[in-house]
Amino acid sequence: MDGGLMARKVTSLQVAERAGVSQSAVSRVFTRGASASPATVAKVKKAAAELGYRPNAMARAMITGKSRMIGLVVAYLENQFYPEAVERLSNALQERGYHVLMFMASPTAGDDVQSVMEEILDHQVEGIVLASVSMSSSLSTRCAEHGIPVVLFNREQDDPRMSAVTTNNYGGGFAIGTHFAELGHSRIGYIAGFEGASTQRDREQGFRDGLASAGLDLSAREVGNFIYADARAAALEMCAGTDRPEAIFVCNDHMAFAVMDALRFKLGLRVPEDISVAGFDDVPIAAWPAYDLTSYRQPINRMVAQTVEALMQRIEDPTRPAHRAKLEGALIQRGSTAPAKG
Amino acid sequence: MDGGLMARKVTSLQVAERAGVSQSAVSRVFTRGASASPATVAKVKKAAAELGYRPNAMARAMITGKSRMIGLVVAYLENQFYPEAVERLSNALQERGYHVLMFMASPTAGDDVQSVMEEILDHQVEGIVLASVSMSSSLSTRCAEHGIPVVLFNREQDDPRMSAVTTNNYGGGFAIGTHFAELGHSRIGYIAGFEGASTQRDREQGFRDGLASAGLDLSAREVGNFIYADARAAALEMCAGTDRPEAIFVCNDHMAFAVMDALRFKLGLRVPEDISVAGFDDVPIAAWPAYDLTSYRQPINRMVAQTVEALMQRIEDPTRPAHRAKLEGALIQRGSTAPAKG
DNA sequence: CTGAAAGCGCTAACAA
DNA sequence: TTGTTAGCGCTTTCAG
Repeated sequence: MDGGLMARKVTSLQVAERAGVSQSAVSRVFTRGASASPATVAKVKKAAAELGYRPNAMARAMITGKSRMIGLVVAYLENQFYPEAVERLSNALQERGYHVLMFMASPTAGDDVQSVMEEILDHQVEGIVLASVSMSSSLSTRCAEHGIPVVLFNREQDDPRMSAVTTNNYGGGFAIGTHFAELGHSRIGYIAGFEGASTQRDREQGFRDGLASAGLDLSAREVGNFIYADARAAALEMCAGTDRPEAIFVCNDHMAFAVMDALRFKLGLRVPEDISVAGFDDVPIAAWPAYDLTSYRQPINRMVAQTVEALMQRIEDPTRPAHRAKLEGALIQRGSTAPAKG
Repeated sequence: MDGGLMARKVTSLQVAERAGVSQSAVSRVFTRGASASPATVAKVKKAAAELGYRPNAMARAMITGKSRMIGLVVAYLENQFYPEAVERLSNALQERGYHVLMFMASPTAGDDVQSVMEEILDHQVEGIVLASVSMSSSLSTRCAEHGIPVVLFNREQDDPRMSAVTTNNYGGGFAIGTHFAELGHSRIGYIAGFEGASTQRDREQGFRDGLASAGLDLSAREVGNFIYADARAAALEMCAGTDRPEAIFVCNDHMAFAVMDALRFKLGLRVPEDISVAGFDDVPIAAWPAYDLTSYRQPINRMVAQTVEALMQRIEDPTRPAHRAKLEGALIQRGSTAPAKG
């Protein structure tokens, strides 16, 4: 029984007429927490099923002021970390009855984020997640005024009103630094991400401090901008000469793959025999035997859970202070790093 | 000047009062194609800027019946082909003034798609894109009744009312088949995707027919379900024994990487010297030197363009017939396939 | 428990 | 060109 009455748009009024009740009775039957007698519920549900009625989420949102939509701005989808995050975030939100309005942003163009955010706000989202994207402080002010909670995912900002969920990037960089020191390497290279990103800055500072704690220093540094091709060029620049490093920390896995590819297939070097490489994120590909990449794992499940939690709390109570979570990750040692040759 | 008047929700009425005009005058200024005198426009824009007013997209949508939202259901985000498609689709839609309401679906659970689609419809989207997901015919009937255009992306269905954009999967499989034949291989293996997927069926049939056209036949077949771990197991099952194939066609690149990893690092085989491997999709990773995978390229830009086109046409004119595009791809020969040893 | 009535913020006739 | 008016489909008082 599909009752295909070919009604273009079935409204609660039509259901009411068919069920012989008032329109508001229909509304009550479909509103959680409203009361109706079993008899009415039965009549209404029957009529609704016959007509194929479903409440119009937009009309409901207008009244209640709750759209049940969360805006998600994302960039760098070619880095496997983000599709994974988007998938889990979307699922977690769906479980809570929220839906995701998604926007792509180019990470380096701040202007872009501005306009995209305005459009999101126009759609009356109840909250916004910015993944791998920063925002101007004037924009964060506007969101605060609108009372719309914003959570930065895998990025930080100085503005303390801004909620942010990150891994301890400094700690992760530090761990890689001491790992290299323990392996006995002394000529060390670093390939940076996009310089404007807090993750890049924190990981580099942690790495430098980790090296320093063992009396070591960086001897080479290039910039890869979180882009495969840039990272490849950076690796060649760093390692094509005679005084190449013994170990390189690459600011994320996505670039580390480019570096390993360049070292192995362009320069004919072996990893880890000739040179050690470590990344950051621990995306699934890092575990594939072709790379078997040592990396610092971001606790993506906990990051997503914290993000959702931060959102829900501030939606319920907008006066709550910003939620700033800095989670611990874990060094995953694999075959791309090895002790210095005796 | 940010005019932070801390108004939680600025409405057109407030703008009207401040500008000394009627509420509908404000509406006209913000409605494309409505007329207002330069003087009114100036007054209204000024007041709006001071108040930080932006039209409520939902209220507008209720009146006009156009939400400017497209629902996107997607699965298999770990296969790089889909994040790439999502990114381009989202961008193309944004350019046309549409926004994307995104949902994750588990590809094997048809039930799941059903409920997710209902939720999407509740939000009054103007169209739906199903990427790597099929739907029951009863569901497609419902969408037809609602007058909501649905486009299948990278998947086909028998129902002719359903728009679908695909690559010529049969042709792609055929091309791989003849490629193997030309290389002189005779013991041939195939690793299938999820058996319920039209892409899997079409690629396999094309491949078999391609082989047949050269007098060849399949000598081994396993199922990888589009999942890395399953594909790995399939490869081991197929190649661990003594009578392994000389060449394997894997139904998509994502699984082909698993197969190459298993052959090289578990079985100690060389690709292509000991065994040739080809995939399908030509995702960016296929071009990375670690894999250098021969593949059949899907014309993703044209697929996205066709999808958007199909959507826009049927939104404008719902009576238009379904749009079924089957695009030609291209065989990309790389280093993972080589001639049979003399 | 139920129906009538009042809007949510906006656009689209319709007069003026 | 403008203001007035009538809703879009729904939830939510408020009487009954």
